[in-house]
Amino acid sequence: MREPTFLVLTALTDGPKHGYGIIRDVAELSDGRVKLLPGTLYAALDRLVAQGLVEHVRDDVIDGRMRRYYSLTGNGLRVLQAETARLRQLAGAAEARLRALKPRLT
Amino acid sequence: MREPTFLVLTALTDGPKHGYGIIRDVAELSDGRVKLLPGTLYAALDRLVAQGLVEHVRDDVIDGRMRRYYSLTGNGLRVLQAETARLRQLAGAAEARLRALKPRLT
DNA sequence: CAACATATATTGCCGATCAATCTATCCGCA
DNA sequence: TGCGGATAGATTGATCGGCAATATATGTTG
Repeated sequence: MREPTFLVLTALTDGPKHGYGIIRDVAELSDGRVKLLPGTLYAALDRLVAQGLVEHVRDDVIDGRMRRYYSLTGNGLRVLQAETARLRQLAGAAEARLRALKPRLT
Repeated sequence: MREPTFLVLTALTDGPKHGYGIIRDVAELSDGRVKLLPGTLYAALDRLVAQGLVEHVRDDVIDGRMRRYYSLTGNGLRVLQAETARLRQLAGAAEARLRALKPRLT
């Protein structure tokens, strides 16, 4: 799973959000590094819904603007936990190698 | 940067390796999760060389089999460190969200 | 009234990976 | 002796996900 998709799932852990809300939350979660583009977000949401990791819960109209809300499914949460563990393992393996390298420079 | 490419760079931190050696090391680094396919590896190596993150250091012939060695460049090391920090941040952000979620279940 | 933020949506392109296949050598086992 | 498996490198075509660009529409701010 790629970074934008991972961040979409992460953004949905603390409750349902609509598209633009996800864009804002993802920017915050990534310290401003990842600014989701509409093409990326909506394609990712469609894909995640098709995979059963996210579901479309309701539509609201706030001040004349449409808001389409999405929520993480139980399976989506499990997949996110597995992906997080994968990232942790990956970062850990690289850090171990880098730590083993640096002491040689002293 | 994607996972296979990241693992190729990580595999090269402890010294030059040839293609098949990288494949073995990446499998080990990822606890058997990532089995690099030839198409992925050689495309990644060509790309990394073109980007100056990896260099082709020498060719050996061992027992009649060709071995093409690649090494991490100084810039490659810096990029790997930055990518590792990114992964760490990403995993950390997701873990914080998941930790905030779980206590609600108690 | 212009610019900007909010909000969703579509289209075409491209980069990276995957799947499959190929060639070739060496080693162990039956 | 021959067969499979491990070693070693390479190519091709397909697919998937993200990016760039653009479009529509409303609300807010200067």
